[in-house]
Amino acid sequence: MALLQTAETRYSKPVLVAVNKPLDEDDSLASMRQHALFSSLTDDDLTDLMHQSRRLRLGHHQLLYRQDMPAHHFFFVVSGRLRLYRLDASGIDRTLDSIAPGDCFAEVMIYADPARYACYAEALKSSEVLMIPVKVYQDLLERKPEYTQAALRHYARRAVARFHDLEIMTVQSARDRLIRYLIDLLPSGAEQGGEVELPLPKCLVASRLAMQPETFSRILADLKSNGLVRVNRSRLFISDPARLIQISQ
Amino acid sequence: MALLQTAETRYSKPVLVAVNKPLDEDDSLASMRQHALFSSLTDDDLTDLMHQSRRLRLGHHQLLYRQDMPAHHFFFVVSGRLRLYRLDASGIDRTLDSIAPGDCFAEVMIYADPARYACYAEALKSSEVLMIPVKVYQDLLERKPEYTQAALRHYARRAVARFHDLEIMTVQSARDRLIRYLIDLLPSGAEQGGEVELPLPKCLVASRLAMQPETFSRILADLKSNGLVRVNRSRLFISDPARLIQISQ
DNA sequence: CTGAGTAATTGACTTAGCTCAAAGAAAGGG
DNA sequence: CCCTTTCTTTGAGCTAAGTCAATTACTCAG
Repeated sequence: MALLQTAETRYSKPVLVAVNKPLDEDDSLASMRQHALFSSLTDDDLTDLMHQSRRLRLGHHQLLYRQDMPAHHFFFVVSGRLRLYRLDASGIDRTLDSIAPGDCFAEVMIYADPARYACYAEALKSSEVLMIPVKVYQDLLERKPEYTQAALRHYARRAVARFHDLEIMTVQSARDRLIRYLIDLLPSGAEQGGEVELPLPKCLVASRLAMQPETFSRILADLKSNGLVRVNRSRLFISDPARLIQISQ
Repeated sequence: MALLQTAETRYSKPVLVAVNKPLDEDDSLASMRQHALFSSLTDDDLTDLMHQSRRLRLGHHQLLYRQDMPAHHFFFVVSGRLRLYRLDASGIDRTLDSIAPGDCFAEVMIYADPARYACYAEALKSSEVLMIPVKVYQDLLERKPEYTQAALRHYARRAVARFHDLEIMTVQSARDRLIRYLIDLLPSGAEQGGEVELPLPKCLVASRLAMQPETFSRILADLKSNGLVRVNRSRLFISDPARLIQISQ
């Protein structure tokens, strides 16, 4: 709880807890409890899993793993923010996902064969992750098969989310991709308008949406001038989502 | 076996078995055995699952389900070919996946909540699918928890595949997306060149890759004139994959 | 085999979005 | 708090890819 608040408010207003107070285990435990993969675990199993994992502090832009590296761990984000990206021969960097506190990533490696990371992972700001050995989690599932149900539900949800991401990317115009991306960020139930926080710096959102930062900037400026969004740093206020959807056809 | 051959050769040369010979259960069983979701099932469980499912014949361009319809079944393709697509407000049709005999689709619905199909599904040619009630499979997993391991592996693999699809779509140029798509179709181990069959008509591959059919045609013509691919209907021969990758940067 | 309907190609033109360049604004480290 | 670095925005020009239109080639049903 307190944990999430420190992370979330890092860029808005001073936090109530002491700065850099080491986040204790109880915080992480509570945060892991919320995650579908761990919510059904007994306290003992969860504590045990945590004790067999390593806690890692990452600095701004610090690399966590490289594409194609053998994958012996998956990760849970305690605080901060990370991004997943790929690099191709020409060194072009394409952002594929951003990870917030409370999320797991590379958890697909539990079942991958061969177990190699499919992309790079780096911290976008100073972050803390829990590094869970794949083997430990596998053993846990073997010992307690009842936990697999939760894992199945998690993987199914992830597959649906990726399918949806793919759907956005089959939209041809850069403008329409951006609009759909924004609509997806809106919390459900905000049909009458709402605020959205970009999970990545604008230039990386652009990369995620297969467009140039300049194009992103111009499209946003255009939406702004048409009164469709109000922009404040990385916070966007969308007053009329329905109109935005309509414009994107 | 014979089953797959009839489907595969439908458009190439006359088949050896009698035309439209009703494909018997044993064929479907053998074909399902190959699939990760069913390979670990006992004969009895698999037969039972099949008996509780309905076999459906679909004609050319026949719709199987609509986006947002309540999902009570998932599907196994016995013969033919299907595609998954979405339709937006303006009626633009965006192809997201093609499904071959031996594949499952909408199987994510087993864990979805709410269980609604995320896209349309239609037959690309006359096809046969097995319609498996979600409830029946859920009950099976509940009765035999040991089957969940296979399901987990399947979902993890699917998530990786979707991640990879997404990766292709973050490539900006239409030419490079097409090249990567072709490389992915190449059977692994064909680094020295090989033949690829487009799983969809060219205009739908174009839609899948977020480009116009005209653009697809021009890019392919260009690759052809540079001696990078030889084109024969929907069969492409790629002589030097390494050079193709290099060109795509 | 024939004809209708769909898919694929090609050309001419237009435009969205990329590139390069340069200035201005934020963010993070010391 | 200041300084450096990284983001972001804006402009100008260019190119890839979209649109429209017309032709040709396939596919399938009768």
